[in-house]
Amino acid sequence: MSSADVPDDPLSTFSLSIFAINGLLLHSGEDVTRPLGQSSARWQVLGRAGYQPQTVAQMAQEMGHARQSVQRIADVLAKEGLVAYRDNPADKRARLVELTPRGEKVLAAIYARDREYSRQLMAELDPEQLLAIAGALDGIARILAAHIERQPTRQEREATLQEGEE
Amino acid sequence: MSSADVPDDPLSTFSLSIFAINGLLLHSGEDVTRPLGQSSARWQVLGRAGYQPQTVAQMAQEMGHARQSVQRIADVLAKEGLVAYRDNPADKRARLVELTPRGEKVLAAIYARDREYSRQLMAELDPEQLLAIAGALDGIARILAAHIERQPTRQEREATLQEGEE
DNA sequence: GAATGATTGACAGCATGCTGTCAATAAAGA
DNA sequence: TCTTTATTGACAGCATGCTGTCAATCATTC
Repeated sequence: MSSADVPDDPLSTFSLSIFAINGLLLHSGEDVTRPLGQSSARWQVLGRAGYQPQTVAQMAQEMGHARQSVQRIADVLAKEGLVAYRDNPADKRARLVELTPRGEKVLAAIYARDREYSRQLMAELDPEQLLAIAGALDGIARILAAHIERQPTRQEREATLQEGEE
Repeated sequence: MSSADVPDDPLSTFSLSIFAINGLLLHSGEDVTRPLGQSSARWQVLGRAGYQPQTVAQMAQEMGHARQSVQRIADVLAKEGLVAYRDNPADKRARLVELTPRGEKVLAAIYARDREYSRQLMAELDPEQLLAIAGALDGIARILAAHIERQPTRQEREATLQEGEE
């Protein structure tokens, strides 16, 4: 009944608050996409394809996910006719994922819902505070990352991606 | 190549920083438990059982997860001999999950690793800042939660749990 | 005590992430 | 050119979360 087993040191308190917010943000992403028969994961892939047709491997790198995870989503989206694989003249293996007209419609609908959702939220949130927290979290993230004894994952082995380059 | 498709409004920036930290925290949890053949999910269950033998349903409520998710973990732990189901005189259906001696050893080892990990981290982190962020996040979480048009999930239907009561 | 509703675990199945392995293709170097 | 290495997608399998349905059990009410 009691909560005596809940740790209460600053790091644990911080972690729990992050987990809670993370869950809520994921949930809101689902709220935005679910009514359209989609999900956050599909949204990401649709968004990338909509921004610019690109290969599954490219998407995975930029999203920071395993190639295969993205591949699976993309395959499902293709089967549902929201994206299509187009032959890539530059690489016969790696076809380009592009939106179909239906995919474009769905993505536009998602964006519309997202903007509305965001608008409602921002009516109660302080942009400055959000940015301040994001900045602080970035600093903490760097420290955390440095401490993670990284037995490099497959993904990191595959592509020691240095993002942020033009 | 470019990152023009990455949204840059305050809410998105904030969300991305949360996702990043969340991933790092999960990763560090795995770092703590992996060498012991465990995982964060198992750690949670072991910790609850170690705090006090209780039923799967109780754990799930307190953890905020679905009953079945916890059940699966507990079953695996039982099969591995880290926890055991003990008959519950108060309810013939709901047996109590308790640590076995082996489970106690593993949990103690996890705690030891965690304390060391924490100690190293806190050498570079500011406890006050962590608590300040956690406090701010709690406020944001409340706003977010209020906006989540909750078509109540099964879990919420099952138990409209009001936590925080002694 | 008997009926009714809630809780619990078992079973089955889905979604999203991960990993490893393999063959085909591309790219780089001798 | 030929050989070696890296990349890519396909296939297979695991972990952790979710959901729905069902029978057994408990708790409540009449």
